Amino acid sequence: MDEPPERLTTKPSWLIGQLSLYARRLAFDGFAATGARGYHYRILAALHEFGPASQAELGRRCRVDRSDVVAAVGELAERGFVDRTPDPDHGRRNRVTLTDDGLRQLRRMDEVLDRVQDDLLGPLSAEDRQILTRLLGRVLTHHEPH
Amino acid sequence: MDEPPERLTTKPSWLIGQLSLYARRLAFDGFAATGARGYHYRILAALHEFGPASQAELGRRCRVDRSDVVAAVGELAERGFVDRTPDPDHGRRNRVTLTDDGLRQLRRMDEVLDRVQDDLLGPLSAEDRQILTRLLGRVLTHHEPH
DNA sequence: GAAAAAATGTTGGCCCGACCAACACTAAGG
DNA sequence: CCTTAGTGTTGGTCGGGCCAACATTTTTTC
Repeated sequence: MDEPPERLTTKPSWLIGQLSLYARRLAFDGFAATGARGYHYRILAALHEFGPASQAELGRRCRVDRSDVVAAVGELAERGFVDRTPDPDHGRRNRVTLTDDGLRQLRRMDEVLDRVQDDLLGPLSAEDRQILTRLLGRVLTHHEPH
Repeated sequence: MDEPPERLTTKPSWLIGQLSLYARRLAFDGFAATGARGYHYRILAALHEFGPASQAELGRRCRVDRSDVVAAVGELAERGFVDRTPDPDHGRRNRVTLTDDGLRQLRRMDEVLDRVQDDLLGPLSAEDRQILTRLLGRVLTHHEPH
C-alpha cells in the first residue's frame, strides 16, 4: 500500500478519522449478521441503561438527531425490539420501552462490539488500551459540555 | 447535555467515532474560509510531498476512491491550484502538478489544521498528546497493510 | 389567566465522505 | 499475440449526521 503524506500521518485528526473508518466498518460488518445498524445499538443501550424514554431524550443521549430517531425507533418497533406508545401523562410525547426480544438483540450486539474493540485495538497491550481509552475519554468529555 | 449510556462511553470505537466527528467539523469549518474540503487538502499534501502524480496514485496515497479523485482534482484545477495534463509517456494517464497558487493554498490549510489539532486535543498536555498520537499511529499502521 | 417561549414528533430534504459497478482505453506480461 | 492489469471517467448507492419547517402540546413568563 502506498504511504500517505507525512503531513497526514502525523496529525491526530487524520489518525482518528482513519481509525473511525475501520471501526465503523468492523462494527457494520459485525452488525450485518444481526440485521441492525449503529443507531439501533445506541438506542437499545440507552433504553437498557436508563429505562423507558421519550424519543427526544433518546436523541440527546445517543447523539442522534430527532428526525433520525423516528426512523430508527420505527425499525426497532417493527422487529419487536421496542414498544412505542403515547405517553399517558403527555399529549405529544412517546414512551419507548425495551422488550425482552430487544434485550436479547442488545446482548447479541454487545458480543459483536466486544470483538470489534479487540480487532480494532489490534496490537496494543491491555495497559496501552487503557491509556488510550482514558486519553480519548478525557478529550471527548472536554468537547461534550457544549 | 444528557449523558450517553456507559456502554458507549467506555468503548474505544465510540470515542474514536465521536471524536472524528468533532475533528471533521473543526476542519470543515476552518477550511470554509479557504473554500476547500478535506479531499483537497489530502491531494495538495500528496503532490507537495511526492511531486507530480497520476490520479490513481493520488487516490492510493490519500485513501480516496479513483472516482472521487476525478472530481476533487477537477475542482482544484478550476481554481488553478493544480495542473492536469495528459502524461506524455502514457496514453491514458494524467499528470497532476502542484502550482504556486496551490502551494499557497496548502500553506493556508496547514495553518488551519494546526489550529484544529490544538482545539481538538484541548486539555491534553504535550506529553499526553504525543502518547496519544503514538498509540493511534501504532493502531492505524496495524490496519493499513491490509 | 393569557401570551410568549420551549419542547415533541414527524416529514422531507441536503451534505460529506466513502464505496462500487461498469465502460473505454492503454500498458505490461505471459 | 492475447490476456491481464492499470487508468480515467460516469453514475449511482449508502450510512451517518444535520437542518428547516410544521402541528401540537407543555412550560414559562408576564
